[in-house]
Amino acid sequence: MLQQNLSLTVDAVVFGYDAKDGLSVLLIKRLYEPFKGKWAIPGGFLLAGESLEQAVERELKEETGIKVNYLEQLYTYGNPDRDPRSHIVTVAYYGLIRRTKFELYASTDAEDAQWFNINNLPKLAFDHQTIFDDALARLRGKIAYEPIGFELLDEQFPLPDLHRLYETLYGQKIDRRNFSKKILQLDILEDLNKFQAHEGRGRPSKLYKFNKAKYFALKEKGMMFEV
Amino acid sequence: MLQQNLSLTVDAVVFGYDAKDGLSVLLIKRLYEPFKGKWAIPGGFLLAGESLEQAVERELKEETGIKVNYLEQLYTYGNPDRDPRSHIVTVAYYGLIRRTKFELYASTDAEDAQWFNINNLPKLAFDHQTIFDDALARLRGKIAYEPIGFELLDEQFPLPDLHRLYETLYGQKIDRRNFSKKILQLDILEDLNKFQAHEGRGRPSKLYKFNKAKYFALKEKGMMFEV
DNA sequence: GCAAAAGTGTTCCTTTTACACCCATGC
DNA sequence: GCATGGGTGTAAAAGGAACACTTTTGC
Repeated sequence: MLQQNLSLTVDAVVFGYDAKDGLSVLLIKRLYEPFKGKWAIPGGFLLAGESLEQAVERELKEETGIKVNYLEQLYTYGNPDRDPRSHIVTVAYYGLIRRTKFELYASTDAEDAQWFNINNLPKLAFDHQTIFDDALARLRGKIAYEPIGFELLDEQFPLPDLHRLYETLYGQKIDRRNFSKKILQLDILEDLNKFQAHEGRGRPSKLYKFNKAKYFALKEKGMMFEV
Repeated sequence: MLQQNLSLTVDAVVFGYDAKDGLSVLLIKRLYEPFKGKWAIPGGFLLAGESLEQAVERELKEETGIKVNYLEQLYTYGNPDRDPRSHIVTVAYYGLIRRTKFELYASTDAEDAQWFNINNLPKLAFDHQTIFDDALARLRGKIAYEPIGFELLDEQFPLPDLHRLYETLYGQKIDRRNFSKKILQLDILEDLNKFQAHEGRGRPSKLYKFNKAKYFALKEKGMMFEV
């Protein structure tokens, strides 16, 4: 085995969504060199005997205290000079989380952990800007044919929230009425017959819940989710 | 850095297509333990200072003598017990090649190298069956919205060949007339005003060539390739 | 009552699907 | 001439886009 000085890390681009803040990413301020004091995507070295997903979840816990509710492998970056220390290959993941559910805390391995709106990121360490760009592109593409958007919203959510999420992700207006027609006719949302507590003017919106079982049943039958 | 005993390999699922043999995969017979004498996907250890793609291309050259004309990263498999030797993480790729273009030869690192029809694979070493399944699923999905199918055909090809390729990949009949309409109206094929040398009965088919420049121009304008 | 936000329905147009006919070759 | 495979067109059906009206709330 001729390989030398090779290390393997995992990194995770974690997206969070919030009705007022829009789509955000979780970043940490690095506590150690290289790029000490710079913002970066959370991540760290894979331990022996640990699966990649375990490593991601462990690092997220250690560095930010959160637990994502969706996690998917994104891409593996292996350019020999992407890390100034040595040849370090990283397996990048992206995750989704309900922002309302967790409080951030910066812990042992990071000076600080914070949400940043995706349109207002600081300069990132390593090749993390590339990783972020890839993650966002993947999320945009994936949300059109897999119902992962729900993972960013509260368990009970009004349709307009989902609508706003899609408009944010696509960066363009989507007709409100066509959107709800399309979503509702998929028959994967459960009408909770409840209304959202008023938070402004206008008619209160109905609350829905994503019905996972129904979705998988339809998927088995070959029905496609498509927004 | 607490990691220990971690190694990194690359593997490649190489697809080849042939009008009579259908869709095939390139496998090698392993020369060394573990799984000595068993069939496996070509691959091997990443060398220090080498990019992942370089490693894949080097291994393919060494083990089978071929050079793919399309290569894309598939997924990284990191389950700690996927290799009996130790914790070995592998970055898998899939590649496409024009079978008519290369002659296989088994070289230093493999006892034998051979094409296998995708419906008739031998039992594979390691978790290579999973990797193959994932690669096939990815190819099926990708061919619908990226014109990578051309990479499997001769540079000059008749439409019926492309049609057969899509039918093979989707595993179902596609209306011949609707298919050519859809492809031709994308305006990415160049009509060569030549006809295929006869190879049976029936009217000879026109030869076309994929026009990469035209495709990228359309893509820039936001036009989507969709079959 | 008015503005703002949400729910529902209808029409038009584009795209997809299904299907029929003609053409060029080998035997 | 007939069977085989390839090229082209057209009509019906489905899906998506555009758009209007009504309902419920806060002020």
